[in-house]
Amino acid sequence: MTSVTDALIQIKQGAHEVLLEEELKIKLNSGKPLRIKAGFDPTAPDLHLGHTVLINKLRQFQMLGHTVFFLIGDFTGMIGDPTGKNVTRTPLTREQVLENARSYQEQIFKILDPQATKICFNSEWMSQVDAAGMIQIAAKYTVARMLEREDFHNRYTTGQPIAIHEFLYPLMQGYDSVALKADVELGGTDQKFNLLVGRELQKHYGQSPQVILMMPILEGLDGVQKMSKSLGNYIGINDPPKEMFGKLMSISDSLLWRYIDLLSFKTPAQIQQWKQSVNEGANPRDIKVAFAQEIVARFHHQAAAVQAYEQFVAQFQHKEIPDDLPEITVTTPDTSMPLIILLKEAGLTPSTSEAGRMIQQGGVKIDGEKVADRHLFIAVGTNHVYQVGKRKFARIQVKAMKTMKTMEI
RNA sequence: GGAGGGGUACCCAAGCGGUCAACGGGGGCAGACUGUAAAUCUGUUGGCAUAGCCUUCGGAGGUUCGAAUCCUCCCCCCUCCA
Repeated sequence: MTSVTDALIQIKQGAHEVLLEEELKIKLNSGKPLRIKAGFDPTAPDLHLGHTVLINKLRQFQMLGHTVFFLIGDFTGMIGDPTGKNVTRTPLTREQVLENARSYQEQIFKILDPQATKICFNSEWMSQVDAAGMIQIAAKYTVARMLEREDFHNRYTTGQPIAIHEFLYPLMQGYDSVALKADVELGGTDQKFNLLVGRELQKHYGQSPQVILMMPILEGLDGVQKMSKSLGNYIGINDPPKEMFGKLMSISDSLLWRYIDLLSFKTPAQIQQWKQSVNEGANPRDIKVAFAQEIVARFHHQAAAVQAYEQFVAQFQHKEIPDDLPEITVTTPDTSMPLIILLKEAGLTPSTSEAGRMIQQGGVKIDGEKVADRHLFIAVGTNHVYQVGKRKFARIQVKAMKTMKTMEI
């Protein structure tokens, strides 16, 4: 049995802020398993490393004997956490919600213990609240306090629109804590306001307010904006090993340390030693390799991590053509076809215009030979390896299309 | 309800009758250099079987040989007043 002091140290490890630590200590001292809440968007989940910062922390609570309430915000999803995109989302159907929940489970149980995880949906209680109930909840908070929220404040002061219903989001999220009788709620640092509303509402409903624990927000591959699927700067936990490894290898040195601090399971001492070695002249790339392998092994397996590394060395350091390239067949009614069409048909470029640009810029190779002629034609019956940019490859075969004419003959 | 300001490509932002597929910056992509790092330099950044053509400037009409630019109606946002 871990002592309360040890548990506290573990919980605080990597956390950005705990409010209030004293209350957490009291809750831990009670000896009862705590109800740990974390909310997630109901849209089709494609969990990425950014989410795992939080999920890893949930896992830690489980290992300390507490119960995780994995809340899917299918009701609040109609609003969407306010960001200025003033739209009311159409509610997902029951089937969609269940389907997404299944997908969540499949992904989170790579980290969480199913036995200590309760998956719930806030439509369960929110759909019971009628207009009168909503008025009652809304009466417990003021506009002035709402405008303290950074996002609202910024928009209000810079003349951007704020729709009334956006105010309801923090209230509903707070009410979720009431419904779940949450002892602790986890969220990113950007969730601070919403998390605090939960405390206020719980007090109004005669509950002991939840402790809030904020985890840092992981930046995406660009190193600036937070990791998100819509920004395309993410590493998905379902990414294939090779892709996961490659993305990790492409991050900048400064971002590498951030990723290591937030994602590695190495001990603080080991991480410190890595930093030390780089200061003494080690190539950060080698640390990156070790770290990338740790992550790939976590979501796949050790052998995949090793293989991903080997393929990486072959493809990018020895500039070899990868051996797992997709085989594609394209057809043409003529005896040959323009390269730009071929590249588009094969999906190596999104459009013929883009294909033309790539050729012009020396980004297209056939069997390793750079193409200079934008108007190059490829003959029927040929089979070559085409490359666009550094990482798009395909073996493409050109075949004749059976036309009506040839059929007649 | 009244008065004024505004809506341009991924974002910011010029343009205010033809030379505008639309200046400039950011971001993205590609090339060089590298460690698929950073920094730097160069090119590029609507589509099309591509020396040409087609569709873009909130939406719909109209004026004109010609409209992102002028007119009409509509939609949306902001500010002030009520």
